[in-house]
Formats: sequence, C-alpha cells, structure tokens
Amino acid sequence: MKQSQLFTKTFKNVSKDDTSANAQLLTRGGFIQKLGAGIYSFLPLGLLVLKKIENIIREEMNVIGGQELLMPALHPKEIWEETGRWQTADYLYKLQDRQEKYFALGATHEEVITDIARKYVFSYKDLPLYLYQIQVKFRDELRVKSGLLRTKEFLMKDMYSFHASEEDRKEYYEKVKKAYVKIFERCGLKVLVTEASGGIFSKEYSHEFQVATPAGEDIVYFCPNGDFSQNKEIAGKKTGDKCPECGKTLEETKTIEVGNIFTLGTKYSNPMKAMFIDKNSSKKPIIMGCYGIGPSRLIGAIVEVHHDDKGIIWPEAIAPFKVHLIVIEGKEDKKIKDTADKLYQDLQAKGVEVLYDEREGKTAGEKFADADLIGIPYRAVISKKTLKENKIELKKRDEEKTKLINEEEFIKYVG
RNA sequence: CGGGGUAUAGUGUAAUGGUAGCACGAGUCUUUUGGGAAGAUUUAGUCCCAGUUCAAAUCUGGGUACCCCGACCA
Repeated sequence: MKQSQLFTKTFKNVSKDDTSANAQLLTRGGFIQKLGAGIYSFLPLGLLVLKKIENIIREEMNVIGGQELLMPALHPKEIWEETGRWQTADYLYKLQDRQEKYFALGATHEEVITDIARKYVFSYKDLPLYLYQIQVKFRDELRVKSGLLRTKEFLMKDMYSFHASEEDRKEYYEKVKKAYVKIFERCGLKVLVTEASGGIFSKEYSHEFQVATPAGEDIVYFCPNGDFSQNKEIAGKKTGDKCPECGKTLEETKTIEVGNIFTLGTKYSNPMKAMFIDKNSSKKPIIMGCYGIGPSRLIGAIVEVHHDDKGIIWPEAIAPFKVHLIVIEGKEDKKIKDTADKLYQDLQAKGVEVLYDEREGKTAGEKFADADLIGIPYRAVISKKTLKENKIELKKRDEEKTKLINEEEFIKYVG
C-alpha cells in the first residue's frame, strides 16, 4: 500500500492522559483511536495486525479440531436466567428494547453455546465437539485501564468443548494448553502457563497464559526454569520459596493475562439440560470446558513487550506489513522515484506485503521517524546514495545496522 | 463501587472577575530531502446547564467526561 493513500497520519504527541505504552504508541502510529474510556476503534493499520492474530488463532484452533461459528452479541434475558447469571453477573450490560423486553450484551457465551449444543448433541457419538468464535464481548468494567489491556468492549476468541467423559475433557484441556502456547509464541510472546483460580466456573484451578511485563496488573510467582507458575490470588508459594518441581528459587513478576482455560464440567449443561445418551443408554449432562484469548488485549500486550523509545517493534508474523519501503527523493533526479516505484511493484508481484512511503514533501527524518513508530520489521530505503551503487538499503527494525544489497538478494531475504 | 485528581484549539500550556494568548501540530503555497528542515499564509478553544455580577475561563451550585489508586475482574 502507498502511504500517501493511508488515511491515518502519525502524531508526534497524543494526549498524555493515556499513560500506557500501548495506548500511546498505537494511537500515535494510527493503529487505534479512543472513542471513550475503554472503547477503541481499530483503524486500518490496527485491523491488519488484528487480522493476522486472528488467523494465527484460527489455524491453531482448527488444528485441534475446532469449528468456527459466530454467535450473537445480543442475548435475550431468558437464556441468562436459565443459569441464574442474569442476577449474579454484575458486569453484564443490560438493556431494554421498545417493547420493554430485556437483553444483555454478550459478556461471554456459555449460555448461548450450551443452547446450541443441546439442540445438536443427542448421543455420545456426537461428542466430543469443539466450537469457537472470534467476537466482540461487552463487560461493564468498573475501571478500564492501560489502553487495550482492559476495556469495556473487546474481542475474544472463545472456544467451548463438549465431552462424554471427564477423562476426555482433561485430555483436550492439555491439548488446548499446548495450542495456546504455540499461538502466543507465533505472536512473539513468551507466556507463563500459570495456575489460577477457577473463578465462578469451577472449584478446580484454571490456567492463565501470562506475559511478564511491568505493565501488567496480575502478580505471578514463577520458576525461572519454567517448571512452575502460580497466580498470587491462589498462591500457596511466594517469592523466595523453592520450586516444587526443580527446587530453584521462585521469582515474582507483574503480568498481563492474555489467555485463560477453564474446566466447566456440568455447571452449564445441568441447569440448561444439555444432555446426551451414553453407551449404556443412560442420559447424562455433557461435560464442558472453555478456553479464551483476547486478540485485542493481545495487541496491547505485544506492544508493551515489543517497543523502544522510538516506537513499536512488531514481531514479523503479526506486523501490518513486512517491508516499509521508503524513497528519499531529490527533485532533480527522477530516477530515484522510478527505481523505488519499480521495487514496490516487484515486491507486490512477489506477494511481499509492503507499505511504500512515497509521500512528497516529507523529509527523510520524518519518514524514518514514522517507520520507527509504525514498527514494520524490514525497512528498505531507495535514495541517491543507494542508487549510486544500484542497491537497496535494508535495516531491521530491531537492529541498528544497515546493509546494502541488490534487488534479487533483497527479495530472497524478505520473500 | 470507595478514595483522590483534572477539565481552555488536535497536543502542551497562559490569562488579579475586565481584549481568550503562546508554542507545537494540522491545512495551503514555495524552497527543501539520510533522522521530525525553512519561509509565507490559514485553521482551530474556555466540557454542559443554571446562578451571582455591569462584566465569568476565573466565583457558587448541579451535571457530564476523562485520569490515577483501591476493590472488582468469565
């Protein structure tokens, strides 16, 4: 894409109100725009990142048998009354239509998915079943926080699994755990797979996927060897204790929770009568699990971890573009622009995602500063300097050094 | 929800109860083009509603929005 066509511009400064790095950098770069407290638009650049993350999640969910669907965000009161949560879930946004009928904006979808399951699952032969969606959630948070890290409206990938036996559910739980670690790795994040409370769903522990960063709001005690990690909320251990697995001294860190997996058991299938007939012809409630990742929060977490004082440093797999091509023109030398134009076309022909900064009247310094802020992994420069040697200057966003290579090498490098 | 704080142009700020000003940004034109260049020119603001007063950005009351700490956080 040509940068002159991109309707967003970068800003040198944005309101100092939003102090978090992710809010500052994503706003300055033109990825997101705040509409109100905890309510953000994703602008074209931000949406490109979001789509990449969503696709990584889809791929990994599909690998473990997930089928994607899309549930409504508007939920009739009755479905939430079936589980009693119309009364107990105080984070629910509730509203009335003109006939004074009550609705909730979906904060989570156990009720809706269980309703679907009870209409399609009859026999143990219909199980197991793994359904997921990527959809907007609404939660009436008492306090929003830190840009995309805690919002009232956010995206969630929520998967729900349905099983005939507890053993099968447990086995799948471990599968999802592995898939989640892979997703976060692909997004450029190391996560601590952390024991946490089961919340209102379950007496059993759940697992949270925690990213260590000072910007986090959770506190986790973890073993540096990676054998153990526990949320402070349930901590049986503390900093300085020995790891129960390897004996190494535990450390403490602030973290951002980017994913969470839960045991549901029959908590929803029982009250909602989602039953199946087992091999012995007896009727039993379906055993369930649920698994969530917040792609929008994930973007916030990635920026918190991957940035420097100049801007964002996107991991390659989720960057909005792979190459940021910059032309530094001299008015008198049309050949520079022609060379850059041709490289842009060649890259596109090779399927390389490229943002081409061909804006006129912008100085080299401005273009470099914008490139650093936007954070595309590879920066390619065409200028008088490079033209002289008939080369392209290549620089990685996370490195200082530049190198001159020819087009063939370049395309091989980034292609 | 408890506590604290802030509301003046896109951002940052100034203005004893008496002319709303400055810088940056943004727009236009020209000259520039290897780390946010220069000149000219333009643009845009007192959160809302009442009250006090000859006069309100400023004082009073109410509301709203936003930020921070805590609690909460499937």
